[in-house]
Amino acid sequence: MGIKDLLRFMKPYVHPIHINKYAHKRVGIDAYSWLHKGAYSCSMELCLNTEGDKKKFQYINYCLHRINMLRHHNITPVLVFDGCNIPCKSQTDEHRHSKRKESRELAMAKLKQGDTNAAIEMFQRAVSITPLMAYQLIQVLRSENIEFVVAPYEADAQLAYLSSLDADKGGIAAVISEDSDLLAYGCTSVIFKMDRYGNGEEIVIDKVFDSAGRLPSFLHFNKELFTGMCVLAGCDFLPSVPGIGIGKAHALVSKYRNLDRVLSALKFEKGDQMPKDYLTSFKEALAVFQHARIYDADSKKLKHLTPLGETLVHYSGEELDFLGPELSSSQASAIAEGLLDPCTMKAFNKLLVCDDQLKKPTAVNNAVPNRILKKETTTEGCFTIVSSCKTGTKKIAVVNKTKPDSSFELLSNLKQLISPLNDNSVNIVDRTIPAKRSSVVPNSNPFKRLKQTVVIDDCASEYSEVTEVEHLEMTPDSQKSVESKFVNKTGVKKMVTSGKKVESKSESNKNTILNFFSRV
DNA sequence: GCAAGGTCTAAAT
DNA sequence: TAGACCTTGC
Repeated sequence: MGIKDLLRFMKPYVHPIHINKYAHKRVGIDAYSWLHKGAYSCSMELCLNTEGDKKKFQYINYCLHRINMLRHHNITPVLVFDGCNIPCKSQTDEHRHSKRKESRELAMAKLKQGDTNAAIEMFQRAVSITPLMAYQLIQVLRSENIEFVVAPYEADAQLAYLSSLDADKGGIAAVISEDSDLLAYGCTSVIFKMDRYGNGEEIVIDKVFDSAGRLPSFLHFNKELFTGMCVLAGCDFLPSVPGIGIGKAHALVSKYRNLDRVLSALKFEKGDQMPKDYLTSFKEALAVFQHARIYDADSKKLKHLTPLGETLVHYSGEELDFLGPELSSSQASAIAEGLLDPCTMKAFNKLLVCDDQLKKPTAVNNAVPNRILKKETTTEGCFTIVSSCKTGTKKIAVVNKTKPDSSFELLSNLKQLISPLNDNSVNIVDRTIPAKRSSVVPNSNPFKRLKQTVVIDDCASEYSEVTEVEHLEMTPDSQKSVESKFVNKTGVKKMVTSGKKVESKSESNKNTILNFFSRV
């Protein structure tokens, strides 16, 4: 929802731009806003969660398309994902959750009646973005070497923090989002409504404060007063006092130029209409926008968006929980790196390396006795999980092409992740391969044809007849193409797609991305 | 003039 | 779902 009517109110300060304005710069992206848009086209498949339905991964294609468009314009995208919900937003979250539940029930009823169109419309309202969906995108980002961070709490706060840093310290020059909250958090440049070609509308907050003679005037505003105005107008953390909208909020802040004086005047004017705990709630909401807990990649710890002021600095740890409860350094890094689900605090791989798929052999299992459960490739290396349906054992191979040290890091991460499965049936093998076998390192231009070949032979061949060769290609259609050839010991090549042998050596980009996941 | 509430529409393919 | 736009009422 963001700040009520803020974008409409700020219309005179909104300028159409093209994203190439940020060429050679780093730009942050509110990943959930893209996931939401991408989920629109596959909302029914996501809600029904049909086993083996490739269409439910369509949202990943949407995000990749946009990422590749940015890279085409020489922009470095940094995707920022939402983490756990913060306590003071729970009312908004509950409201959204119940609305979605309602829509989902309606959609199911329409589906039963055979009214598919009405059902799809309802599913579009019912779809919610889950941490698992975010994780599935994160896997693709890793394989594409695209920067991302999962915020401990609100992605908006994390984006505002990155906005405040210099580029050489991981900072970003602008944020792409649909949420006006970004302005309240103090982001300097926010691009709204960016389309698939890179056209969007931008607000640069410094220009807002500097521009004389334009209405509404923000000449005597600073970041704190602006954020105060946003909270007064009504935000996700606190509804406005009856009769106060963005216009009145702006007028009050312009007149008093001090938030304490604004609140006193408001109390005098509204009397009993003002909720009893409004002053406390206002200060908490303001504090969230100013000092929310964010992840600092440099120290690998949680930090406040801006240092706590005189009042808050004396609060105890628990009293500051409304800014997002404190997390240990290891928890914060594991969340930020996309290894832990920020809501459940459980490792994501439990959801992916799922034994259910082994117990019920699929067409893939029938066609290829030893199914590759999970495969992740980066420019530096990859790992593969190979499972034997015959013996029920699993083997993980870590293959490294450029930095031998990082395979050990990857191995230790994997060991940590699969600890619940870490019994005799799981084998982890380091397969660092010589540099001469490494492939061409992809560059950031998605329109240039790239070729990266990784050979994972010994691990897979011990387990079955198959050896996998993977080619990763970027095409003008801005999608990553994953082509898997299974080569048996006699050298006969077969293409395997979702358990069916196909003759074609290449697939459409859409299918190949989905194929990547159908094998997970 | 402004807040508040209602309706309409785009979001993706 | 959320923003844009319109109408109504204070």
